[in-house]
Amino acid sequence: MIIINLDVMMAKRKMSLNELSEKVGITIANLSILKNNKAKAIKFSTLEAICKALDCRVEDIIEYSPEK
Amino acid sequence: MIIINLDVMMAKRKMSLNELSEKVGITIANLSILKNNKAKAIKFSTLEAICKALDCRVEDIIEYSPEK
DNA sequence: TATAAACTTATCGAATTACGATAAAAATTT
DNA sequence: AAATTTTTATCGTAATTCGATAAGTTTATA
Repeated sequence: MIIINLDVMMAKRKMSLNELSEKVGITIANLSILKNNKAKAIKFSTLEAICKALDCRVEDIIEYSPEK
Repeated sequence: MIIINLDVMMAKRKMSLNELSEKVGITIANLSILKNNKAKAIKFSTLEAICKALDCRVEDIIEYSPEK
């Protein structure tokens, strides 16, 4: 199972969904969907924008959990 | 820039594109596109299948390079 | 060197999905 | 209680994956 976890980095950067959505350039609604593992895919442009906004690596955000 | 790098893990597992495509469940052609950074997005189901087939983590395959 | 195998690139169409815009509901914070 | 933040939902459009297929290119091998 692929798990999206934005919470940790958002907390670390003290960034709200609103602020992140502005930096990333997608709506709060869609970012929320992604954040809550409701998305089924991601554009690399979006992934890049998130990594940039949160100043983090891909693995800080996306994890593969073999058990699930 | 988001960079896909399947080569290292494929070499480690001694796995050809043909074999990987069978395990992942997508055509060689489309896997080749992904492998050569021609894809613009990825389904989490595909990412999961690749991680499973190569027995590796997301970061072994996808990297965010801030410089580029 | 010739042949085979592996890989890349291209095209078409169908299905899926992201994503915007928007609104309303729910949860959280103040 | 009120304000703020987040979640959920719907609709429509644009973008993208992916299969199927074929042809070209590169690499390995006999």
